[in-house]
Amino acid sequence: MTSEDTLDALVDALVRSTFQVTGVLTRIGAENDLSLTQLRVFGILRDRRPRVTELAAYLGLDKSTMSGLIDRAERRGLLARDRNPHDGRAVDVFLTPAGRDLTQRLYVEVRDALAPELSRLRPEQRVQLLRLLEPLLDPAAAR
Amino acid sequence: MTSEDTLDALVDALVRSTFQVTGVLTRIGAENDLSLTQLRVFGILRDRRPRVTELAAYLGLDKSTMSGLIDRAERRGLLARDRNPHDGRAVDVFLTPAGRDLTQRLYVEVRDALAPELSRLRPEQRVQLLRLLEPLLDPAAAR
DNA sequence: TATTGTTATACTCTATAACTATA
DNA sequence: TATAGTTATAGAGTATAACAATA
Repeated sequence: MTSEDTLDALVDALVRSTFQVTGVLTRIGAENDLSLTQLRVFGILRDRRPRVTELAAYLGLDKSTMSGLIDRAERRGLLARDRNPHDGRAVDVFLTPAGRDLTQRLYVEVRDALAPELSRLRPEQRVQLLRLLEPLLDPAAAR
Repeated sequence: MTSEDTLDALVDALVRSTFQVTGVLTRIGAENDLSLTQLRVFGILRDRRPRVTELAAYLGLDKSTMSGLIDRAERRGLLARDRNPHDGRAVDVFLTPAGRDLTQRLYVEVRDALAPELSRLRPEQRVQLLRLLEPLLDPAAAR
C-alpha cells in the first residue's frame, strides 16, 4: 500500500467515523430537544463565558444565527445573556444552573454511548488512538 | 492515568476531531452550495442506487425529509429518480453525470483539505491511525 | 467611523400527519 | 392491510442586509 493509498483510506475512515460520532451526538441531542449546534454551544459554554461574536466565531456561524440560537436556549432557561461590564456593546453568554446540569448529563450520555464502540479497542490501543488524535486537534478549533 | 481517564480524554478528542472534520466538510459543502446532508447523500450515491426509503434509513432521516433533499438536488440536475422496475411503489435515486463529476471534485477537495492536518503525523503513524479507526467503523453505518 | 448585537427576510433542513398508489 | 413516496405544515438553523447603540 502506497502512502497515497493510505491517505485516501485514512481520509475515508476519518470521514466515516466523523459521521458515526455525529450520528450519536445528533441522536442524544434530539432526545433532549437540542440540535447538534446547540450541543456544541453548550460544550463551549461549559468552561467559557464568551460574548456573542466570539461564540459565533468559534462555531463558524454568522452573529445573526447566533442571536437566534441563544434566543431559543434562553427561552428554555438553559442559558442567559449579560451586558459585558467593559464594553457596552458586547453581550456575554453563559449557562444557567439548569443548562449546566443538562450539559453534564449530556456529557455522560455521550461517553456512555461511545464507550461500547471504544471497547472494541484494547486499553493500550485506546491510549495510542488518543495520542494520534491529539496532534490533529487544532487549538484554534473549538469543541 | 487511569483507564477511566483515558476514556474521558478519548471521548473528548473524538468529539473534537469530529467537529473539526465536520467544519471542513461544511465549508467545502457551502462553497459548492451543498449542505452537510447533501454531501452525505452524494457520498452514498457514489457507489449505490438506493430507493428513497433506503437512503433515508442510511441517513437516519424521515422519508419526507428525503423527498425534499432529492427535489432540490434534482432541480439542480445533480441526481435523478427512476421507478424501481421490480416494485411499482419504489423510486430509485442515482447520480447524474453532473452529480458524479461534482462528487469526484468534492472528494478531492476534502482530501486536500484534510491532508495538511494529517501530515502532522508521520507515515507510520497514519497507518496506525487507520488501523485503530477501522474497528470503530460500524459496517451498518453508512458514510 | 468601526464594532456589537438584533431584527427582517428568505431559504434549507427536519419531523408529523394526511394523502395516493402499489403490493 | 401494509408499504413507498409525496405534499402540506410548522419550527429550527442558516446567511444577508439593514438597523440601533456604543466605542
